[in-house]
Amino acid sequence: MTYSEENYLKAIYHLSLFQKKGVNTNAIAKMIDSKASSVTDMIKKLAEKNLVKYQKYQGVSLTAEGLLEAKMIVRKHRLWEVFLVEKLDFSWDEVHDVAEELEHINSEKLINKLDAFLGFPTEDPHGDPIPNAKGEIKKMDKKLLSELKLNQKSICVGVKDSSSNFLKYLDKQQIALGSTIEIMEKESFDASLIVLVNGNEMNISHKIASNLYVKTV
Amino acid sequence: MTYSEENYLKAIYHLSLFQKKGVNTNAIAKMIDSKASSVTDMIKKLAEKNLVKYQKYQGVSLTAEGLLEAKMIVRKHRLWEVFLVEKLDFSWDEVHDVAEELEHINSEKLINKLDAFLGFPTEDPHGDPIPNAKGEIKKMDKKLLSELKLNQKSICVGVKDSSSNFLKYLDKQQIALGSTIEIMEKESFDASLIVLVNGNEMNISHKIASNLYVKTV
DNA sequence: ATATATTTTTAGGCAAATCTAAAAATAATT
DNA sequence: AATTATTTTTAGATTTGCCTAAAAATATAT
Repeated sequence: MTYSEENYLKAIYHLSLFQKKGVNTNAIAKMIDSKASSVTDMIKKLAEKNLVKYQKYQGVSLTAEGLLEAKMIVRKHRLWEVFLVEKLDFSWDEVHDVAEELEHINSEKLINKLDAFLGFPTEDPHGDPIPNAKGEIKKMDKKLLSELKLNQKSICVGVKDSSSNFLKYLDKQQIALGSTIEIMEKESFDASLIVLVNGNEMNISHKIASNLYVKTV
Repeated sequence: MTYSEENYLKAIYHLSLFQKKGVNTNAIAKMIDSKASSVTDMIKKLAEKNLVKYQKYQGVSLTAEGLLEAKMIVRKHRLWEVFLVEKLDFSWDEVHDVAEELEHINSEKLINKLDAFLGFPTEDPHGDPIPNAKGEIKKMDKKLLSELKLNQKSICVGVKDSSSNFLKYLDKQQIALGSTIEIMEKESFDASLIVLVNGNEMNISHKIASNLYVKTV
């Protein structure tokens, strides 16, 4: 598989997690940062290789084979992210671009040895699950902080938006994976929250709250 | 720089270590496993980017800029090899192909952090020198085992041929980097040697002896 | 239900990296 | 020095992945 094919599979995979129907050509184009016509071309190629199911004008979905391939790319991406953070002291906002390259390195032996070296982690530095060697994903029940009720106590377990910008904001506010978050007040006007983060009171906008995953305790 | 451009620079670099004149088009083609006409095309591209100096029919040589780029690729290749062997338990005959992919990952931060993580090694698992971040290479005085005189004592410090085949042969004979090698006899008929490797007597063909680097003690 | 807007596909092209086959330059031989 | 052999370059194609612009299909709105 080429670099480009892998990126398409990954994009389709990520999009299909939200959209239960076929994934739109345009959505893929936006994610890959290319044009709809290019997407159509590539989709045909992937369909011929039996990696996606494709009906003209009806969007695409991954075949079992395509799904496994996509998961393996995600697996590699997230394992490399763990490596960068745990072993090479990268911060969680610096790992994405490098992992985008590393995910295409093609060696089962490498990735399984790396997995073992890291102690078979189940989550990446942003709290996203890491598929195991069989493609199985341990699904965890997390919800958005914005969905919590008043006075609910929770622990931060992930981020929905993992852009460098957002992650740096969290660093500044000293919100990290594992932080305890308790909702003290909800402002109905703008849906902002007053919360205790590790015991410290702070104000959190709705936009922030709807990009933070927590598990209730 | 593209993947392909990097591979050409690396090939020219390796060939120029032996050939002091311009590097031949055909030699590059053989190393890259492509055709002379393809090489000519690429050389023109590299010359326009000021990475090589090129005169029609006279071969190519690296510019200062091209040389540094080439060394950085070699640096990455060899650091990854160290990582694979030291951290992921690869054997020295398994690392080459994976390192060929990893060497193209493009992040200065990554490679310098990796370097530090590995303890700033100066040699790869085959005894080849690792350029530092500035491109400097610690040159060591090693010679081929085949060049040694009778009764000379030495330590194995590297291999000239690092093909999997040869490395596996060395494993089988229990010859490794660091092994002591003393020449007991030289057979003039076929230039084979009788040597003591870590005290054990064995017979070594000329072909083997001329692919093993040693330093005398 | 028809008209309008949006999405998707097709058609035709372009750039990168490769190839084959032929031509040109250089090297080797008699 | 002239001929032959080898190496290198050019010319013209091919493949992959992408593009723009136009056409076709689907979705939305009046």
